[in-house]
Amino acid sequence: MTRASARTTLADVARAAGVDVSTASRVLRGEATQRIREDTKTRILQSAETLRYRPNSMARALRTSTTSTLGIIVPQLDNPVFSAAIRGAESAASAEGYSLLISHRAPGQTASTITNLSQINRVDGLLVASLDDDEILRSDLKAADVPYVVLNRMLGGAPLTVVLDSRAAALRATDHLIGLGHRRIAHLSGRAGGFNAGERLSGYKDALRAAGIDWDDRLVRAAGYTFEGGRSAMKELLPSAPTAVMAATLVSAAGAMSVLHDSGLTIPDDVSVIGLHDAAVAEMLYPALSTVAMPTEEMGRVAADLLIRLLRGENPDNVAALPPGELVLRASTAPPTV
Amino acid sequence: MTRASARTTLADVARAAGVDVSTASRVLRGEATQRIREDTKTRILQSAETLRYRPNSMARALRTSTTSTLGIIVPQLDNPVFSAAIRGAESAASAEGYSLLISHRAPGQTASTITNLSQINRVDGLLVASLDDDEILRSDLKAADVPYVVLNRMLGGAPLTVVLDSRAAALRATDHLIGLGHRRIAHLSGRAGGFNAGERLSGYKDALRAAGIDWDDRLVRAAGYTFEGGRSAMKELLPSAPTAVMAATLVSAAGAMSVLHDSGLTIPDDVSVIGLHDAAVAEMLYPALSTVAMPTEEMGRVAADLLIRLLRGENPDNVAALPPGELVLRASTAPPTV
DNA sequence: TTGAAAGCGATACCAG
DNA sequence: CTGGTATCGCTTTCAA
Repeated sequence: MTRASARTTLADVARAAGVDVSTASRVLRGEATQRIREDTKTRILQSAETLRYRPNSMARALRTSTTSTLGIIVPQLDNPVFSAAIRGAESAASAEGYSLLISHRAPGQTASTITNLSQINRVDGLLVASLDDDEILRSDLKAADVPYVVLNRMLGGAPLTVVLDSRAAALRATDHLIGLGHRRIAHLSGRAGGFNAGERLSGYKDALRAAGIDWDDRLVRAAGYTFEGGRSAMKELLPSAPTAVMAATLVSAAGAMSVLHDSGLTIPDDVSVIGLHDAAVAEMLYPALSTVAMPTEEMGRVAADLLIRLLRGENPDNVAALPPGELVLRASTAPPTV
Repeated sequence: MTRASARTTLADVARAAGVDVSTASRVLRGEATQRIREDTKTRILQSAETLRYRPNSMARALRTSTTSTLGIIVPQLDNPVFSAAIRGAESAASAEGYSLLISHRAPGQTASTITNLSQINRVDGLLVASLDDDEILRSDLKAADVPYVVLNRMLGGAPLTVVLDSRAAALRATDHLIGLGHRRIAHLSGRAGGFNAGERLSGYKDALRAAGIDWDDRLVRAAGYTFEGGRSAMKELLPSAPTAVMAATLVSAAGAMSVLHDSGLTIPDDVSVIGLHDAAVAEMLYPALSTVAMPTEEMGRVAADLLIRLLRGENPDNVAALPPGELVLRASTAPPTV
């Protein structure tokens, strides 16, 4: 009960060209070290062409225990940060002859996903973005025993990591608000305890300190990475009457804006709002959201490059945090109306 | 130069249990047809357990020419429609012991993606969502020679297809507007010539006709699936002074709302807006967008199920278009102010 | 109930 | 420069 249509094999090509499979294998793989007579080479190439030969990747993988594919695991797909990272990783991978397998997994399921990708689908290495706790992620990764690069967060013990400079981004966003004349600037921070959340909070503090603005902890609330989180954080912030809000993410910024609208406040006249990361949704909000762009696609590219060099046996150095992109001014920020 | 740490193989397990590999293979795979003595069975299971044996999927695939993995190709990742479909497909696949490989590709590149997935990564079958032209997609699919199910659009010649009932959804959305008292209802349609665009336009017409409202072609504009498309279509619509807009997608609805805001019109007092598909972004818009929910996750689930049954040699019937979900009322729709 | 052996389709080492 | 041939790890007849 064979379903598969008989595909052309290397043996077919060899037979057609009147050579041994080993010879055919050499030329078809472009073996650099061995020389082969020009005419037999063309003969083989020709037969391969006409027979539409496609190497069986399973056989090759079994023999070489290598698949030329990378896996990327992200916590969610419908998030511009990760989809951009995927784009970047994909382009870097394919430029080096690797293909990329995408997988997404809810928090806590990272372990099984890693196992799946590395054992069932056989990737040579993994790009991992996860929101899980350090401890958990670390042990999951160790158990999988596959080369990997961690994305978008630091992880103690992980040899290779690519992160964005969230601190600099937060500083830049806050600076913009300060430059506009704001002094009561609220901050919607990310997941409490998260790496990026901490960095962004630091950037926010840096900016305040440099401007000589006193720290007021009633102006900072954890909003997580959800619309609802942004909403409830903003509600708590309202009594402190900020004139501007620096949100750690686009989604939490959206939540904040929704609360502001509900309370009859006008953006940016009554309250300015700025978010970190730039993506299509920033333009869809009302008013269009000012942001600090982040090189998320670049992050994916760099991570994939690192991983590939690792797989090639090189010993790549860890890269510095990627600096933020431009300040994208839209309609949501303006000087405070005194 | 072996990099791979020597993994436990079936031979190791067999040796440890004092049996032949063939016997070990039988029990480990739960072979139903052959009987095996209870104690040798447990002995083998035990050794596998302690040696932490994991079958080499490449070897198995090479031998059986089957991978137990499905591939899904979507045109974009950061689109709630497709990420929901992926979620659905993944859950259906894993429930049947299949894993899912995700791939995304820009228009026009579907061919190479199909090739990659089916030849390099060896999926048993493909779930394909594409925005490409019928003709192109058809030939790409034929060339790949792999079982497939088409997602989210009809395709002449494709044996199996799963679509949403866009026509019914558009009807429901338009009906809502009509029920509110609107008579000058504009429609932002999708990609001209696209399957879903046509369906939605029909649904819109159905609703008008049923309500005895005359068709006015100045009230319909193609907006595609982008924010900018929504904007320019809405700009052209403005002179016709609609009191309500039914947008084919969330993004085009957002574009329309942005133009409405720019023109100093109030939503929903001056113009009501409703969109098809419900997703998180609907809530982030201002005012929050009323929508008709669509069973996109279900679409993925159904498609994966169909594909798996196809792979098992069954001859599944094509399913009917999936009916729309609920009308989700938010703040963007209201009776016209006369 | 179990074992022996023949491949699946490629790669790579060793001869010639 | 080219041909043999032994694997890679597993599944699957065919015998015993």
